[in-house]
Amino acid sequence: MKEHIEELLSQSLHYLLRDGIIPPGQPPAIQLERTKSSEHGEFASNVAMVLAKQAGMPPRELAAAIIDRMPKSHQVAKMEIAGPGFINFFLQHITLTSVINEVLRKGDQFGGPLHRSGESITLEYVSANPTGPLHVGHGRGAAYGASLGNILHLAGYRVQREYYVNDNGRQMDILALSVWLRYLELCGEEVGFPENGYRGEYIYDIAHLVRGEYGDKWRFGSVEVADGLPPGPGAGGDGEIYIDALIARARELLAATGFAVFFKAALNSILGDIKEDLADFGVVYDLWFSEKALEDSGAVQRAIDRLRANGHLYVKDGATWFRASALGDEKDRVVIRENGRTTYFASDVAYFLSKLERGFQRAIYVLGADHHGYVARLRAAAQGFGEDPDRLEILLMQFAILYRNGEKAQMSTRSGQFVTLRELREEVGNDAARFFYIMRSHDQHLDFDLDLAKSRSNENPVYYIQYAHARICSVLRNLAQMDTRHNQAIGEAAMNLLTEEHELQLMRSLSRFPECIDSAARLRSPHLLAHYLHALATDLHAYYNAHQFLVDEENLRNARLNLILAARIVLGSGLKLLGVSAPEEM
RNA sequence: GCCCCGGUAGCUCAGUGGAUAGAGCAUCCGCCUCCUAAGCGGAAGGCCGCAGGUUCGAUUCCUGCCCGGGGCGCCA
Repeated sequence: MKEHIEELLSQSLHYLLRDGIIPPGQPPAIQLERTKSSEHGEFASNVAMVLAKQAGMPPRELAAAIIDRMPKSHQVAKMEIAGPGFINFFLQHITLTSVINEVLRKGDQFGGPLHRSGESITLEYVSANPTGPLHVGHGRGAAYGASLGNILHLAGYRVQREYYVNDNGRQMDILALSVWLRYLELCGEEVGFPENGYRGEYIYDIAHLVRGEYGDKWRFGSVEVADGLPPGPGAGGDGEIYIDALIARARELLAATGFAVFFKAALNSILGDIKEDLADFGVVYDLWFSEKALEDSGAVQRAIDRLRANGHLYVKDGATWFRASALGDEKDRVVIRENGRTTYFASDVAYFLSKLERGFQRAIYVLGADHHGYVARLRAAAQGFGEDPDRLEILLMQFAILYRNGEKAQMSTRSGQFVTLRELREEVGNDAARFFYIMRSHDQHLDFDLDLAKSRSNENPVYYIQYAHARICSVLRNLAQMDTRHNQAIGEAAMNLLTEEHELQLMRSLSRFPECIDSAARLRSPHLLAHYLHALATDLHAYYNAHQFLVDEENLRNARLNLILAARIVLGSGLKLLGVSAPEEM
């Protein structure tokens, strides 16, 4: 509908140009927007005001000239010049009602592509290190990424959802070490546990599993383990050096095979837990991308070679550096350490390259706000590869703060005492969690009110929307109790009977859905959909209260049923996009 | 020191160049013999942080300042 009017405007401007009323040059992009109030019609354009200066005539006069040259359309009822020079478009009633048939015909495909872009996108979200269970911070990225993926898909993009599994590197070594130390503890050895190890309870669980399978096979005496180690932080030493020495000791005593046992037990257990957690949360992926596999495939080396070939690398102090500072980053970055190992950054860069090589036009990253340092260095890497850095898009999620009884329910990862995503889901339910997480713009701090999310009352926006859906289902159940059935064809033929203001309002809202999807996709803003659904539910509730749907008159009844059925479809598919259930009764 | 995000109703937030700045909660007043009152209708509530600039027009864009929140200082 919107495109149709844009086309009319564009035609008219073309004629104005031909008639010499506006000077040649490039015409401005046509701005057509929804009106805020129906007294201004459905759509309004500001072109007359924008072009008034160039045309050398007052905006209202130019508006008249534009309307004068507008091709006739059977969809537009009338046009008006209003205010300082707006052109308001009023639609024919039949144009308004046509959205109902369209929704009924398309079902959950309604809302689909406004513009056929077909851009292929790889969307990465969560990608938490498999060193522990997901916490509530990851939950926001999960809900956001999953919803955005759904919306992009409906909006006509080709989307692949990816999780980058950091199954390589020092943090994983520390994890494996932590499991082994807990295992020794279970065997009865008294070994100290480093402060910077992973201290969560789940480490014991994994240690139990290993012991169940191998018994005391990997047991070593505490003296043997601690012999000759540098001083720990308790003895005035450096914690990092100490834990690295412990890892080296573990590798030495366990040998590659033994170390791998603990490493794999930890990885499988934790990654399995993460996958299950996300799946239960309705968060899905097309690809779990292993960093280890990336390195084993030689992709990291290839990425480094490419940067070298493009002249962006140099060697200093035995390490190989990427000259990121020349490409907009604040400083240069190490890609190969002095010890010959490649850095996390090198892997990240290789992973980005892999996304491009796999044919994606754009790579979207959903990261926590604490990763904002990544933006400049990854963009630098993109340029280092000779690629357009705009193909890389990093969306930073601001933090979510939980509130309980009006006070911060704070979490601290350090102590191992944190609120996990699973705990949150169990407390407030998946529906409320998904909705509350995406209710706010991603670049906005989120105050997550646990009490509100849990409340089964009108204060809870999730129930408000779900209730609208359930009410429609309830009407249909009542209809089933009656002698009559819904007849869609009769309803379609009687669309002219839907003249109540509440009905017009509901139709207007339904026809906005594709525009909402389009904006939410382009602006990467699922929260727009949440707000839209709330507004749609408001229209439905108001209509419900003002009018009876199951009236005796057959034509009107079926027309109204068509309308609320269309509303049910949009409410249902909108909720589904957000990962929220659409119950039939509440 | 540098970087990111924000400042809009009492509270939590929408609103990325337009007309009278919106919603939820909280407050006040009404509405169930009627398809679910988890609902609806109404009232009240605002120097859109401050100061400049761009524009026919600025809450929106630019600059500076003030006030919050977070991050970084060769570790990802």
